Amino acid sequence: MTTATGSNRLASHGGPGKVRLDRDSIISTGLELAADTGATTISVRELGARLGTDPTAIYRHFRNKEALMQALLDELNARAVAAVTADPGDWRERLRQLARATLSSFTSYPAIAVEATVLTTHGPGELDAIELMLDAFARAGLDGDELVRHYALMASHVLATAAGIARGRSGRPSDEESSPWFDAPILADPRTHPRIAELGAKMADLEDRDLFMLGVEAVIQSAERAAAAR
Amino acid sequence: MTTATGSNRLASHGGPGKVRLDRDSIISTGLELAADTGATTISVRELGARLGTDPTAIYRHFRNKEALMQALLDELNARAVAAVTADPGDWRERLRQLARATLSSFTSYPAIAVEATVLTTHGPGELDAIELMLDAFARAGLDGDELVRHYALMASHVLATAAGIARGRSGRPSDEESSPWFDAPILADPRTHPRIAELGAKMADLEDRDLFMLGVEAVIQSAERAAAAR
DNA sequence: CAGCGACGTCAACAGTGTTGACATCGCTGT
DNA sequence: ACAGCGATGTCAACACTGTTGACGTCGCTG
Repeated sequence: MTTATGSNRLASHGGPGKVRLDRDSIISTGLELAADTGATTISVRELGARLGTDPTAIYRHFRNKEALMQALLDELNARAVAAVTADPGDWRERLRQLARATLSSFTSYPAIAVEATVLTTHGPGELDAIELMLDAFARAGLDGDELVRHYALMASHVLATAAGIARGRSGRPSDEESSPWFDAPILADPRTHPRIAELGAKMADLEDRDLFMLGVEAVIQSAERAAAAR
Repeated sequence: MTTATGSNRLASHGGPGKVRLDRDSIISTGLELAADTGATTISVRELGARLGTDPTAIYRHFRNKEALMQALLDELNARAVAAVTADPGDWRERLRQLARATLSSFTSYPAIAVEATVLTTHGPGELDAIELMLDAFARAGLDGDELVRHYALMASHVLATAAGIARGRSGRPSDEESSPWFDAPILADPRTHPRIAELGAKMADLEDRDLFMLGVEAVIQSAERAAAAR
């Protein structure tokens, strides 16, 4: 929930006055910082400066930086779930929307996305995202182990790949829709690496976003086939 | 501790004297350090201590730490490729072997695996791995864009997922064959999250290694179907 | 109004990667 | 063989990082 930081008295920036913090204002300012800098990491000191307080004040509200990053990541999860608008019956489109929204969030907030390699945020946003995916595969006609496996495959791919894309793009402007999968054209000696020599040009044309969605489609199709085979 | 002034140029084995470094000895000691500590990061100072030299001596052989980690990661790639023994015609088994070897390397050297989110090491090991995968999908009957897409999907999944698994397991002993996908049993209110409440137990049974290989099989099957559809 | 807990502030610690000055080693050309 | 010179190890230092403990102040509660 991004309830605009309304709980701070002393709205006018009148010199080094003490500012009252709470978890929500730290989270929203943290998101802001991650989006503006576009860097792959944010520091506690940077965040403190932007909050207008001593950096260590953050430790009154979060046990350590890891807990803070988990809260930020969970907020991103919650927003991605909220961006899913398709009818619950259209399970394919719901999964696509969730994936797209996650990738969009992650590329907008690279410093938070890189934390996603640790899967569990133990927050409500993650819980909602899991529920959405489980429900989608259940409506696809799966259940039991097959259902859980497909969910895990989808979650793993979306989080890990989106995090990788976000990190790779950390430097560039975020308005780009997609980026090349390889940062540089790849070329090799045709003698030792004939396939690369032949296909290197095509590989340079690959766009990370297309590849990401291709993986999503692969899991969806796998679910369709598993459901049909019963 | 070597004293500042000279006279300690003992050539005897490994004693605390000036040691002559080269890229290969740094790499092999770096691998050793990453495997022994089992931590998610290794520091330049730690590596220097284990080499018996001043930590900054490493910078005479690598531009910065990123270049060093790239070299270490490329060595892991090379070893994974070397572990593939199946007949070139059996493209499915070759891909499985490469995936298994990569996961094994990554879990043995967590500190190096976490660097794999940046795909390109620009080294010979990576080149060999790419060539192997391209060749496998070509033998599956694919070519052109379809071939490149399947290669990219496989590479993306193997690297990103294996890196995630390695990070998640960083603390525990490395002799375990597999670990649970979730670090803690997941439970939720059946009112708001009925699917999770129903399937949470099954999710706890998921093993990361099985999930990893499941993704590999999904890409293989996708390639089979694409090849058959022509 | 007293008390007491929550909270912001400050200084400090133990780390990290990296750089520049310095000295020494070992190979080169003459 | 010797002067030279580049490659390389050493050391001190810088700019960062996350985190902790002591201190004082604010604001709510009894």
